[in-house]
Amino acid sequence: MSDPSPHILVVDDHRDIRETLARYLIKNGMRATTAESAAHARKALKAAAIDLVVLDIMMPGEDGLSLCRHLVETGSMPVILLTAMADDTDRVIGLEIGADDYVTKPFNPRELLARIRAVLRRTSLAPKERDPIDHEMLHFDGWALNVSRRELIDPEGIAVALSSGEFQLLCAFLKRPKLVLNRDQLMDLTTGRTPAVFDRSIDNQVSRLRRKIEVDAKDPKLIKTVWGGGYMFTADVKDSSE
Amino acid sequence: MSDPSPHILVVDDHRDIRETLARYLIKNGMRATTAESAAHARKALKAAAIDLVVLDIMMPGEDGLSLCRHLVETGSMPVILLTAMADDTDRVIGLEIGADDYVTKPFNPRELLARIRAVLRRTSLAPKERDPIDHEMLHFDGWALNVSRRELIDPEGIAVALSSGEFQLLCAFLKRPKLVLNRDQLMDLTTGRTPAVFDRSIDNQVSRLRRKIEVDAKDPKLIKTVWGGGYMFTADVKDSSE
DNA sequence: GCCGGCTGGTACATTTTGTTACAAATCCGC
DNA sequence: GCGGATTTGTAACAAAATGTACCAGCCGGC
Repeated sequence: MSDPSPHILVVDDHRDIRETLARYLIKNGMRATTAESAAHARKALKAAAIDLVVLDIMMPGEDGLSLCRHLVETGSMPVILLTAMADDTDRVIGLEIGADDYVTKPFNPRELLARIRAVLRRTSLAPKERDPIDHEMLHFDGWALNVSRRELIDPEGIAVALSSGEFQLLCAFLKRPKLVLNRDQLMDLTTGRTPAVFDRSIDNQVSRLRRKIEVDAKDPKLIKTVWGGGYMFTADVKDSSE
Repeated sequence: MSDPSPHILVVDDHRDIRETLARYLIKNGMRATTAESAAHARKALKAAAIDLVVLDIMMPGEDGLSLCRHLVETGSMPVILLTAMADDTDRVIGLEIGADDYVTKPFNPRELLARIRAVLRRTSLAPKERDPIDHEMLHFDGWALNVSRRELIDPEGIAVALSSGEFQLLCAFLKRPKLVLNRDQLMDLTTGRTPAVFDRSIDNQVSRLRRKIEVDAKDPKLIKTVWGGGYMFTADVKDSSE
């Protein structure tokens, strides 16, 4: 799948589980790092390029759940929960928080491996909003957006000034082309706010952005309106990290 | 959230499981359709806008696994497997095929619901439409519909503006040519709503669409009325990618 | 403070969709 | 074929959603 072998972080306070599992993963072509607590896990996450976290939610000290929540909220780190309990509600809670999967102990290593592969397969297809720190360039219909410089170049090569709101909106569209995004999602992706009941600010931003990138704002070709659904960016987007 | 409520297809040869589950899903704000076999499931997938399939892999006749494989391979339909066996290998196989998740029977409905929501959450914001369906172009009788750009081109090469509703209706027809679709199905495929008792909105949309694509709206050649049955798109549709 | 750009709220025009009403078409039993 | 019941076509209207001009508040730079 991904170019190098995937790097898994195993977080569990039981040493034997940690190490057995790590060995098994390595034997099956993955890289593995272990951590015995949520605190150690945070350090490991800082220090290495982890692709996926296998996390025991029942741990002393900082609860695994809160680490899980943090990982899920901050972004694109897939998480598989380990839970000692066969209790349904516990598992449901994990899923509801947003873990990508969970496995109950005692688990079959082969099954866990399959789940890891499944989650990696899913998330490797996901948009790479990992680190926009690189020189990410997004091209569409002759235009080019330099994400790190926040600079938009029109088909004739002339830079077009974007306000930060317009930039974020365009980014949100370019990372999810050909997908209908409703106003709540767009609001979340651009400002992070939760929209008011009759919030028209997204409509306004769309209108302003259209005026800048559409040939004819009255007959938009790039940002289409989906009546009752939201908006959709229809052009092909090529991602070149040059 | 998603525009209307998500529509789940439940495939299981045990009637009680099917119906209980369907009722539970409906009670929790989803729409549900049931199928008792893989063959029925294929029909339902044609006829309705399904967002996710819950599938029992152990079924007589065509194996659930082969349907699952088909769904996963062809693209954008998330699948959750039901498996009667507590047998690990069986579950691993399901995941390895590429199902998005699985649940072992007997299952807790609340857990399945949480998993359905989790999978939908993941896939609804997934990148673009998966790979191959990218430049989907549908040709009929000289016309061309670019699905990803939501653009209709008439036989002379001139773009014809379609409203969202007209576009969705045309899509529904073009993906199911030569098939009689009743008003309920069309409503589901276009808006996802469940129609009111004397709902004439589909008739109106058909009328509006005919005015745009038929040579003579009084004597429609493309969208035929099936008296007492619904409508049918009669032209040949060629699906060309790009 | 002053200025200028950005942003969201408001208001109103416009577009799209759903509902109603009625005419036309179709079906059915005779 | 005829008459009535049912279904469909569509014009006309009503309701809902969207487009956008305008304005006021905010924030940063000076």
